[in-house]
Amino acid sequence: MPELPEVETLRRGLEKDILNRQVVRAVVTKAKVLKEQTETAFQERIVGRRIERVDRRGKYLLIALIAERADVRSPSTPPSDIGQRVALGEPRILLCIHLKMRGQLLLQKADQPISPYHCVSLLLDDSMEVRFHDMWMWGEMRALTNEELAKVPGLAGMGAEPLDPAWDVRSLAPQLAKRSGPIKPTLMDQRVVAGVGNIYADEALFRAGIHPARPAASLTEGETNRLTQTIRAVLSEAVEGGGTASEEYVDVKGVAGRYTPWVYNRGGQPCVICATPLTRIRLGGRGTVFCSHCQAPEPTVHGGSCERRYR
DNA sequence: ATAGCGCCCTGGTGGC
DNA sequence: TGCCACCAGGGCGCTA
Repeated sequence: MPELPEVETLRRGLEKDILNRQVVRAVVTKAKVLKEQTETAFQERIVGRRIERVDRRGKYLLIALIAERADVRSPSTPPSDIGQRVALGEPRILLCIHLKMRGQLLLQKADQPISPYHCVSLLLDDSMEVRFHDMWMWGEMRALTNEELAKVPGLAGMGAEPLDPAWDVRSLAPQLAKRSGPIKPTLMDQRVVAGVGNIYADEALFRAGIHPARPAASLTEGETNRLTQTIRAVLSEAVEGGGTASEEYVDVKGVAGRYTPWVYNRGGQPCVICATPLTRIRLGGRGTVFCSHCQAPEPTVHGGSCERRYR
């Protein structure tokens, strides 16, 4: 499940190779990922444009496409509907991509074989293709104007970027104070902090010595401080490692991540700190793994019963 | 306003 | 061996 570190790794991989390239063709094999957008509208909005930037917001990947000057002044074929006319006249179109659970973005040569999970390809002017794959068909890829992008529900109310140097406990603490639900699902709420999903919520809570079922508002000042630090630490380490090692995630070159989780997906295995078998429960409908010894159900002054280090 | 749940979708797995 | 029920899960939208 691509979360912030995985999407950031994809962003860096794309940025290295596709900046200033022109999109010469867009092939859609599974229009479902375009959501409400038609295949034709999608193609008309992106073909002929150049890739200006590759950005990330939370788990969203945003690729800015800029029109050639001539394209802005006079679209070759006058579009029938007003929305389309406005879009073609836009200097900038944002390719808004969310990979959800199983989506993948790959940068491959145009002559490489197509996967059965292929949904969309963007052929670039250097014969490389940006390919969107999704086994579960949950992912989304849309070509939007700036105005439309601002209305995307998930993006509109999204919380702060945890790797932004300005993000600190003063951003997190007020969010937690007004929540009575368990801390784990609260951390995964994209309005509280952007980009944290199941993997890194489990990891950050383990490193902070906080039980995942603790009511968010019950965290002490010290615990919230620790959690702020461990969220940033675990995300940074995972970005450095090119994402989490898992069966479903690879970067744009098809390379697996190298970050190895301490608790995520390790239910029943020994805790890396105290060797207690890790506990697996369901929280907010999600699989959750924690150490019953290191992560006490009550507030703790230090890092739980175990000594731990974080940067 | 917020918490909880069903839904979307498909491959893999365990039970019979 | 074959079939099927069931599970995994991010985020949206509905309900209470």
